[in-house]
Amino acid sequence: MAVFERSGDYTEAVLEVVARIPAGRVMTYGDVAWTFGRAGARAVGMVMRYHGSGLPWWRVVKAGGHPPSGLEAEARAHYDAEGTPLLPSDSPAGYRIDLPRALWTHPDP
DNA sequence: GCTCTGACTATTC
DNA sequence: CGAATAGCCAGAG
Repeated sequence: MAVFERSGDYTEAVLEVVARIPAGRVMTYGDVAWTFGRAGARAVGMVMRYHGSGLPWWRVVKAGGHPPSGLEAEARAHYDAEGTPLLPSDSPAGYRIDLPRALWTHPDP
């Protein structure tokens, strides 16, 4: 995927990895960052905030299976539409991602 | 080129 | 389980 030419290779890598996540699957920020050789979980989120426009940002969740801050409702709509496995939770959002089933890794098995 | 901020993570209380 | 603390990286001012 070389259509994501941006500020640097870091952003390009993030966009590419996120774009490769299949529908109904999710990746944690840490895993996305680790996939292209960096540990900047926060940096990944920052790229999403600036370049999230046009990207499946809802497929990228926090380590505990929780959706991004302030976007719990938005993300949930996408999960429901794509059939992403969710679980009931006591979390503020009222739900959490079923990581054991929804978690995805970049390399296609 | 330095400083502040942030869609994060892990540890500890 | 929830709140607080520290550590991490990259982008914007």
